[in-house]
Amino acid sequence: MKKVSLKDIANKVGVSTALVSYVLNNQKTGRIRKEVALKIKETAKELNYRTNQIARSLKLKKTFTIGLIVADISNPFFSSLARIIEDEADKKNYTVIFGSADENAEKSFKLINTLLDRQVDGFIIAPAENGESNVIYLKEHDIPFVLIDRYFPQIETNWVSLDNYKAAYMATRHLIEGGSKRIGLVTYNTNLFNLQERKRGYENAIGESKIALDRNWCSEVLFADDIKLLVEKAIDELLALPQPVDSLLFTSNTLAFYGLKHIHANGIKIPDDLSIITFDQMDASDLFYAPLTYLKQPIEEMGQTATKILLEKINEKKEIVQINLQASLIVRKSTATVGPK
Amino acid sequence: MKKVSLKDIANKVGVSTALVSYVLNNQKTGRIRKEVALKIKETAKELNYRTNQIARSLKLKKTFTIGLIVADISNPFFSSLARIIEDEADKKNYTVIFGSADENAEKSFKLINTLLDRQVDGFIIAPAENGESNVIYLKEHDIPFVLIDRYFPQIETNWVSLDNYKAAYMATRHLIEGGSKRIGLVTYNTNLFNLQERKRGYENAIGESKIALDRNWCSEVLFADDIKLLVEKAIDELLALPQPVDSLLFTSNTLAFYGLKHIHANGIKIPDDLSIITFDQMDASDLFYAPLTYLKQPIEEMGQTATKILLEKINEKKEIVQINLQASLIVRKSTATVGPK
DNA sequence: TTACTTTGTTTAAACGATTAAACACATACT
DNA sequence: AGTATGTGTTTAATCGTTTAAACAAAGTAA
Repeated sequence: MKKVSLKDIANKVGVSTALVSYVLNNQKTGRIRKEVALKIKETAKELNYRTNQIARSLKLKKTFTIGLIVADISNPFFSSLARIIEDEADKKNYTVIFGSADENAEKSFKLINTLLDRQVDGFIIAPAENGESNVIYLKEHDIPFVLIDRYFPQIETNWVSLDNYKAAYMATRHLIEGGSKRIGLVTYNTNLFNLQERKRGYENAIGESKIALDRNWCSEVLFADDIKLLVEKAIDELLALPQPVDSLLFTSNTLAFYGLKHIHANGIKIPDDLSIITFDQMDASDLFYAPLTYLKQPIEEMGQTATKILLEKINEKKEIVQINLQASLIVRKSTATVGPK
Repeated sequence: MKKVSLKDIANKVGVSTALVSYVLNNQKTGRIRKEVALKIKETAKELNYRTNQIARSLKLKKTFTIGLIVADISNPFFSSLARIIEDEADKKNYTVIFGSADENAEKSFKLINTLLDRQVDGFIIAPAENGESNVIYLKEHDIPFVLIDRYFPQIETNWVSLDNYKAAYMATRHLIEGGSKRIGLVTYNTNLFNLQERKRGYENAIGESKIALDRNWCSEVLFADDIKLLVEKAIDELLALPQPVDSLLFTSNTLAFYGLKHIHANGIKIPDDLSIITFDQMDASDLFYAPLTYLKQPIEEMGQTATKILLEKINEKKEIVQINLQASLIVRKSTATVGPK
């Protein structure tokens, strides 16, 4: 079945393609004879005409397409984000092309170029560690984009992220107020700013309290393939301290996942032996015997805001927009709520 | 920074755009003077030329883009699939555009049309319930596509799915061999063929055994918003039978998720009080106190195969391909392995 | 010398849409 | 009558590639 073009309609009705285009795009409405317009619309429907967006894009130099680059589309956090972004884009008649960058700045750069070849109008990107050059490249080439979830504080650009400092601060305060005396942190050894901020929030909350921060409480594991083992080792060490920690803050759901598994395997009771707070909800945590207290990210708002901002950028708005959304602390059963231990 | 076109290179080198095109596409290699070719390549690099795929697509009537339509990109099963498909497509220089159809055949149809406007070369689709018309539409219009995960047995078309019958049969046999006498099934009330097959596998495995199938053991919950409550009700009923079930087979990870939560909340011991098998691994299940026995789908193979088949279709191969992959039963701790109860 | 090949390059149409500008009439105004 | 204004439609260029066909110059063969 051959594809129907403007020309086919024009021929059938006996007018020029220009007129057909005007009618179907509702332009020059005042000038066009009503009967002709009607006839054109009818014929378009009859022939099941659908505009060729490729041709349209070429002429308009705009594809109504946005590129989404995340670390890993199969990570629930990013796939939820993808879903929300797709929904929001669809509402504005934009389409989403995506790629997974594997937390790898080089792969991310390759993807950016692939999508640029396809003339995407702009990007939403969750940059990888050391992805500064990617961001600078986009900036230099004046390509509209918004960073999401992560950003580089030294680069002036648009982003929508979480107030990670405050989130971690809030969580740590909650532990302190619940009576914790020795609070462990399990985080990644990375220079990703959002994780640095989480660490800073944790440290400052302790610093402002009566507790003296012990450097041994902060355990940083490498981004690596054997992450499971590294997390287990980290937890073993935290619990083998002369004065073992009595609570733990995990800065990511993956870390928490392996951590909890290990904690559980060792018969440690939550929150009696150990209080727990995690970043991001894990589906798992509901299944776990003690529903976890966690920091909830406003994923929906994040995705929608980023999409909205990007579309504004694409439409020539120039000011830089930087938005830190607030996490909410959802208190459940993994943190003691009263008294010292 | 303006975009560089073939013409810019042609002007700079002092040749025609045709020659530039031939050189950059490695065509007519025998005919072109080596120095000129080199000069063109150098200039292209120097100007940081990147081909405009939109223009190329228009001319070639091929976009090297595939449309992926799944029920919900934020469901881990589908996002893993998306990830694998994107990887595989990228290897072949294809790009993936996606949409989430919300298990809704109408939304799916709308998405198909949006992506067709964008001239995708073909589709990979996990069709929604009652999505037959979508499939027929694609067939009638000779648009290359492959169904994934689900298909409609009465429609002759390409698909890559799971041998759901055998998977459920295998799981049920395992329960029987482990000594289960009253095996419950928690599934959706749907006419989706893959779930029908799972039910059939369950029924036949029991039919072939010494156990007399009790219709009350099969609990079908509606696809609905309050699925959590429906699952809880279903489980309560199965356990409140005069002769309560001693094992449960869940036909989806979502059902299992809510089911297990409820089972756990009620202090039921697995596998002592109840044996459990689920379809699809849940991250959660590792966290759960008894690692679950489950049916593992070969997601990677499924995604790669579907992509490969689609690309063959796009390249004019006409035979219909239908592939049922085999699940593997991963036996862990949620099923008793010996003796009657 | 004439005719044919080979080599290297350009010309020009095409893909399917958009849109400024031109055109042809009809009507209105002085 | 002559000019301006309005109405309805077409013309033709353009977006950035690709590619068959044409072309020009040089080499080869008779």
